[in-house]
Parts: sequence; C-alpha cells; structure tokens
Amino acid sequence: MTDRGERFDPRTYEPGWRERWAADDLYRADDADPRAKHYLLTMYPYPSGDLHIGHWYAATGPDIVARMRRMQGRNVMFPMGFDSFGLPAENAAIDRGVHPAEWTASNIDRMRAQFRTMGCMFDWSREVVTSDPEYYRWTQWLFVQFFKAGLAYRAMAPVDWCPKDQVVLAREQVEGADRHCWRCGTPVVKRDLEQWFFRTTRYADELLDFTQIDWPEPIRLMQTNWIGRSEGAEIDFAVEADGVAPIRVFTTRPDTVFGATFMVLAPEHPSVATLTAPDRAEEVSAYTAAARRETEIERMSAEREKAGVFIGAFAVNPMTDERIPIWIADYVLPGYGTGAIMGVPAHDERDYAFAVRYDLPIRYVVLPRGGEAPVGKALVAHTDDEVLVASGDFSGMTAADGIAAITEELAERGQGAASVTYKIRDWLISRQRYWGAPIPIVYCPEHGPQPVPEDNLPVLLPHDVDFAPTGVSPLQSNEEFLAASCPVCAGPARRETDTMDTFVDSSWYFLRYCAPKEDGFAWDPAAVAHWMPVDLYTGGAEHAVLHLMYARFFVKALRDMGLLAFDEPFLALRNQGQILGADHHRMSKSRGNVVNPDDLTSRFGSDTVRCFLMFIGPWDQGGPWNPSSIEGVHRFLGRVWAVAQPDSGGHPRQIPGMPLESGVWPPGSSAPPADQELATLEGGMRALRQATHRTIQDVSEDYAGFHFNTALSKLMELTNALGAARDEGLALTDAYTEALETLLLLLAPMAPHITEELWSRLGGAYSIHQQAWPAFDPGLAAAEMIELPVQVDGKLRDRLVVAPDTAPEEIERLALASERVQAYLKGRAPRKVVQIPGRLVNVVTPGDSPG
RNA sequence: GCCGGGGUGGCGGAAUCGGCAGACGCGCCGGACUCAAAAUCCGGUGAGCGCAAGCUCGUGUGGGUUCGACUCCCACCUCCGGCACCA
Repeated sequence: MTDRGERFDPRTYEPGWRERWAADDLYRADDADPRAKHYLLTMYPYPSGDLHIGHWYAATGPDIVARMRRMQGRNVMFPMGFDSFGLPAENAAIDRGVHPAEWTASNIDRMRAQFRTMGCMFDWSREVVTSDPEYYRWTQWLFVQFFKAGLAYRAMAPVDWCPKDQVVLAREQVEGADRHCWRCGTPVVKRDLEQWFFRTTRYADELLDFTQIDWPEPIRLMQTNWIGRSEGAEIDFAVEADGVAPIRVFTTRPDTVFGATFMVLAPEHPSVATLTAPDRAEEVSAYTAAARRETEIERMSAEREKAGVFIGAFAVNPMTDERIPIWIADYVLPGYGTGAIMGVPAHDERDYAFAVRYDLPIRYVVLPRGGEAPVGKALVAHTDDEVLVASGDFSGMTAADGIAAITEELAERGQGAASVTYKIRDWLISRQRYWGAPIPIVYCPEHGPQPVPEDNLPVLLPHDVDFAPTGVSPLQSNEEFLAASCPVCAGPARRETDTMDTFVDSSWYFLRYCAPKEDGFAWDPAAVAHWMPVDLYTGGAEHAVLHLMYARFFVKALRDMGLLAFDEPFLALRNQGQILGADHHRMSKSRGNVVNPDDLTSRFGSDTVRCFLMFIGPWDQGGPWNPSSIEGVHRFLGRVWAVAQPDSGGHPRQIPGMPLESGVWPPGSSAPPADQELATLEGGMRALRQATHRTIQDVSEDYAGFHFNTALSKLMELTNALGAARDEGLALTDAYTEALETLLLLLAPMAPHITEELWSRLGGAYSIHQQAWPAFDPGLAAAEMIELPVQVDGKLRDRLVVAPDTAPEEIERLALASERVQAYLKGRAPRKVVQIPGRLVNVVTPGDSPG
C-alpha cells in the first residue's frame, strides 16, 4: 500500500480526512446513545471576522480531552456556536455602512470554515447563533420569566456610562484603577439613569458556595472577592433633633463602638437634606455639588486626602451617650452598607486620616493585652491577644467576644442587629444599542411596563434604523418598531428600545446546545436533563466575574423558577493561558505581532499547528509565540510518519517464531540464553513494551490533567524508542506493532489527521477516532531492573542496578560495598543509612564532629 | 495598599505528598550523506577546574529545618494578573 519512504506531506491527506469526517457525521452526539454522557464545552467566540491563533489554542486543549473521553467509551457532546450579538457589528455598520446582520453573517461563514480546518470534533449539527431570532426569541422569553419572578426590575440609579460607546455598562464591565470601559478602554462617567437590572444580589450567598464544583482556585477567589461578603452589625445612632429617625450605620467592628467619636454620611445620603443646620447649608451644598461633578476616578482614589464638611448636626453614641458630630465626606460611598458610618479613628485608617485633618478625638478601645496605644496611626488588625478597654462592662473581653456581646446588647435595646453586606451590585442589563436582543417590554400610560405576551415573541429587531450613536437606542429612530399596544388594555403603548447585554445571551447558550432545533420551548427538558450540567468547561479567565458568574446566577434563578433541576451549570472549569506575540506583548493589529493560523496551516498542516500550540508550555499558562520551535514539532510528526513505515528505513529482519508473549528475557538471570542475538532482540522487545505501557499511563493522565506539553514530550520519547527499535531490527515484531499502534492511538487526540492516515495505511479500521483507548498493563510497565542512586551525605556518588523487590538489607550491603562509598567512609562505620524504597540510598558518614 | 500566580541552562519548559535538577523540544557545536547546499540521520551541549578518573558550584536574594531542599519555614527582591476609600 505504501511506497517505500513516501514523503511526509500533510497537505496531501489532511483536507480529505476532514471532508470524510464531516460527510460521515463522525462527531455527532446522539441523545439516545446508551453510553455515559460527557458534555464538554469551550466558550463560543464572538464572530469578529477571522480566527485568531488564540482560538486555536483555546479549542485544541478541550478537543484533545473530548477525543480521549470518546475513545474511552463516553458519549461526548462537544458543540460550537457564535456569540453573535454585540457592539463591533454595530461599529462596523457605522464605520463601513454594512448592516450588522450582514457583517455578522459573513464573519460567521468565514470563521466556520476556518474552524473546520482545525480538525476539532465539534458537533456542528448543534450550532447556536445568538443573533438568530430563533435563539433570541428565547432570550426574551427568559427575560419575561425573570420579570415575572421579580428578578428583573427597572430602577433609577447612578450607573457607569461609556462616553465613547454611548452606552451604560454593568459594574463588572468597568475595569482597572482608571475605571475604564472593558471594550474600548475609555474612562467611564457616572450618570443617574433609569435602567433594567437583574437581581444578582439575591444569590450572593449561594454564589459564594463552590462546594459542588471543581473550579480553579484563582477564579473562585475572584468571584468571592467580587461578591465581597462582610459580616458585622447595623447600629442605630439617635439624632439630636426632634422627630428625626435615627441614622443606621454598618460596621464590621461593632467591638469598637465605644471609640466612635463622629459620624460620616455619604454626600448622597437622604438625611443630609433634613439634618443640615441652616448656617452650614451653603458649605454642604457646595461640597455635595463638587462631589457629584468629580469623576469616579478622582472620587475612588485612595491616595486622595480625606475631606468633608460638618453639617451642623449631632448624633448620640448608643454606648457612651456622647454627642458626636455628623459630617459628610465622599469617602463614604452611597451604594455600600447604609451609606453611613460611625467614625472610629483609632481603629480605621480612613477615619484616622479624617480625624487628624479635622482635629476630631481619637480614642483607642481595643489594645493588645497590657499594651500601649500606638502613636500616629490607627490600630487596625485585631488578634486574639487584643482586648477591649474603656468599653464599660465589655472591657477585658477579646475583640471577637466583644463583637458578639456588643451586637447582642444593641439588639436587646432595639438599637442594632447583626448584619451582612455585599460589594456585588445587581447586574445592569439594558444597553442603548441596536445589535442585541430587544427587551420585550411595552410601556402603557395606564398600566406601566408590561412584558410582551409570550405568544408575541420574538420582538424582532427591525432592519432599518439609524445607527449613529446618540446616547439613546437606535431603535427609537424606527416609528414602526416603537408603536405597540398594551397587553392589558390593548391601548396604545410604546415599546422598550434598549437591548440586552450580550452576557444575557451567553448565560444560557449551553442549555440550547442540548436541543438547538427545539421550537416550542427555550430548550428540550429531556435533552437538558440528559446532558446538563456541563461536565467540563474551558475558556479564558477574563470572564471570572462576568460570564462565569452570570451563568451561575442564571442557572440558580431558573432552578428556583422550577425550570431546571440542578444548581451549577459547569461542574469543572479549566482556564487556558494567553498566546502572546513573539515580542511578549498581547497580539494586536496595531503592534503587527499577530500570528495568522491560516498561513501556518498552509505551510505545516493543522496537526503541526495543534501539536506546536500544545507544546509551547502548560496550557493554563500560555506564553509568547516562538516561531522557531514549530519546525521541531513538524520534524516530530515526520518521525512518526517514518516509524509507521518500518520497511522504509533501518535494517528490518524477520524473527521467525517469536510471539509477543515469549519476548521476555530477564537480564538478571545468570544463565545467558543460548542464542545471544535472539536474547538481545528479546531484551529490546521487552524494553519497548515497557516504554509502550508507561506511555499509555503517562499520556492518559497528562491529557486528563490538561498537561499537553508533557504528554507530547512522552509521545516523542516513544517515537524515538520506536526509531531505535527499528534500527535494532525489531521492526517486524509484535512488540513493534503494539508500540506503533499505541503511539497512533495516543497521538490521535492531538494530531487527528496524521494518525487517521497512518492508521488507515496500516490496515486499521476506520476511524482511529472510534477505536478504544489503549489499556495500560501495570505488569508490563514495571521495570524488571531498577537503577538506584547511591548518595553519600546527600550527594550522588554511585548507582546500583537491582531487581525492584531486592530486600533493604541487601541494598544496604551493596551500597556499603561500593568502592566509591568506601572511599568516602574511609573505613569508618556509617552513622546511618537512609533508604527510600525504589528511590535512593543515602549513606551518612560519621562526619568530623558528631551531631 | 489588599488578594492571587510566577522567577530553573543561550531559549520554551520538565521534575514540587522533600529523594538522581535540567525530561522533551529549540538553538548551537561536531560528524555522516552530498560536487555543494537543503532536507534527513548520528554524537555532544548548565558553569568552572582537570589529560583523565573525577571534583566544586548551580533552581530570584538572605537565613533556617533536614541524612537530604527547586520543593517545607521565616524575611526580602522582582515580574504578571485581579481588586482597589467596600467601613
């Protein structure tokens, strides 16, 4: 079948196999398949235009795992789709006059074709495109369910506004110290606007629970910090004014309430207007106005000097009954806690700075046992060694006991209660943009906002609108779209013109994959029950507090509506690293360091690109592009090609009558076999089988752990061993065949084309990707002789070659008998001999001085 | 500032429940093949000393624990990512 030494050229066979796999629906996942299901998902891309090398990197890892799981007998679903709503399509319309729908559709066509060249086992029959009305119809339906469940609401709030994109952003989409837009990098500004929110805060506590899922620690920490749960107490401070309700503050340190010497309100606090003394009114309103004008960046800066204004009113410390002045200052944020704090300068750095600036009293009430108050700073940290002082009956208690006791005392008096506060805010989901799912709400002058009846979904995006960004949705420019009737009274009503954040689309796409053609419901409950939850999810860590948190929220909310029966969407998560340019910078067109995967595949073929990407380093780490080493990986595949054609090189010899099982020659046996040449060959076969079975074990573990770089290095070693065995004349032995077939099977997930080609040439059944994963035989993987390092005082001095089951006494005797060891002992007895079974021997000399 | 992850040959990286540091690959050096080159194959390749056997040093820095430390502990330096007046 093969010509001797036929040249290795992937271009001659790769496209043909891809066509055949597609024609045969080789990778289609069948719901009725009785084998255990395995839902493997990788984050779907935004159809930006061209497949980037990063897409290859991200997809190849999970594809390898998907292929291995399938060969291991699982019914694997590995779908792909497009997150196709979003701003770039609209910007293309503005810049180039192409309609977003056309731009998106042509990009998807191009990227779908590029995806095919990767040779991934995507099940394209399940493709989901979120801008398809058949998809966003159900996104809208889900919005209505959230609305009916009280989880979607409209409210006026200070929100983040991107002045360049002319759109509001969720808190999670504002990044960095300079508070910039995640998409365009422009610093955001605060605006008071009426917007739609999803009530993510209702699930704050449950989102902190990761016990059901196997996720990377950094992602769990990022979500935990973002949710920002703080335990403490709310405490009421009476106000010295008739008929005015007490002011409630939140603190994590109720043990320090005896040290509260002033109170600070956020400038936006509702009590400011009623409490401000007439003679302070001018200064207060000037400060409040200035605070409002300032950008978020200036206001949030921690380095900025603490400044505020006394409003001319007093509160009463509930524990000391002291009169304390009420101030306003912008370091107190309106959206967190109660928007009011008790100022405890002795035990909070910010309060300390404020007190120093305005000469307010500083009273230390928690100190190390028998210790002195620090000079010139706050005492923030508290340990078990610290006790309350100058705190009435509570003096002498530890800080922890003080928190509990004081909270209890306040609760009994009706002046406070234990309380929990979170940093997370509700998810702002409305966008003043065109290319998204319209929010299915109509406003009736009589009945207010009403959801569009489910029968009337989808609310279709009109084709003709004016895309020029004006700060309001382009949908407002279409009168036909705007006009609606009230679902309650059928009277004239106005349609909501904002669209939904694209992260709403991606919060449920994994459900749609289970039955993408279902048209009576958002998903087929039976299919979702079969496939969900996702067994393994992969994608970028940049979505830690965006998509990955929103999707968890969605599933929990839908579960509580009775629509789903599980708690978490993604049981396991793995994050890939980023591929950087050769200049170690993020790839970008402006830097000119972008690597085009199409150029590489046309030169080297897909398998080489896949293997090279996996060989760069740990998959979760990424790294800079190093164009020179791709040649090495290509050479490796060339060697695989060569060893799979054993009669094309080396010096093959037929060894008659030598079945696989007999190929065992114990090298430790005293009587050498009669035929020395045969014995050498048998030893070589034995060694090759050992290498084969070790590789099965190592590569299986490495793939499962996403250690593709080390998996490939072990496959290289097996290939090198095959090359050596061929040169030793083992090419026609069963051990060689076993090693070669194993190599192809183990390599198949990483290099699907060359392995299919060689498998076919060797006469294997189509397809290699439907073969069983090789079984590992521990007996064959074990060495019959092991080499044991011998150390003297921890330094390597000699080696012993022994059988693995050699008794420790015998090993010690052999080690001490070693000439090298004797030279270091100089006739003395060793102080001791340390043995780690199977690992090493360490002889400790008496040394010059004992001990 | 707080949280998290890293620093190992010329380069990417391996080894981390303490046990042969540098697997595998790139690059480089030498050789084979060739008129020559490319391709391919073989050998060498942490540093220093030595004719050699071998010895010494070596995993960001400085200490420590241990028979033995890239791995554990303490204190630092540095790079990357996230958060950032959250009371």
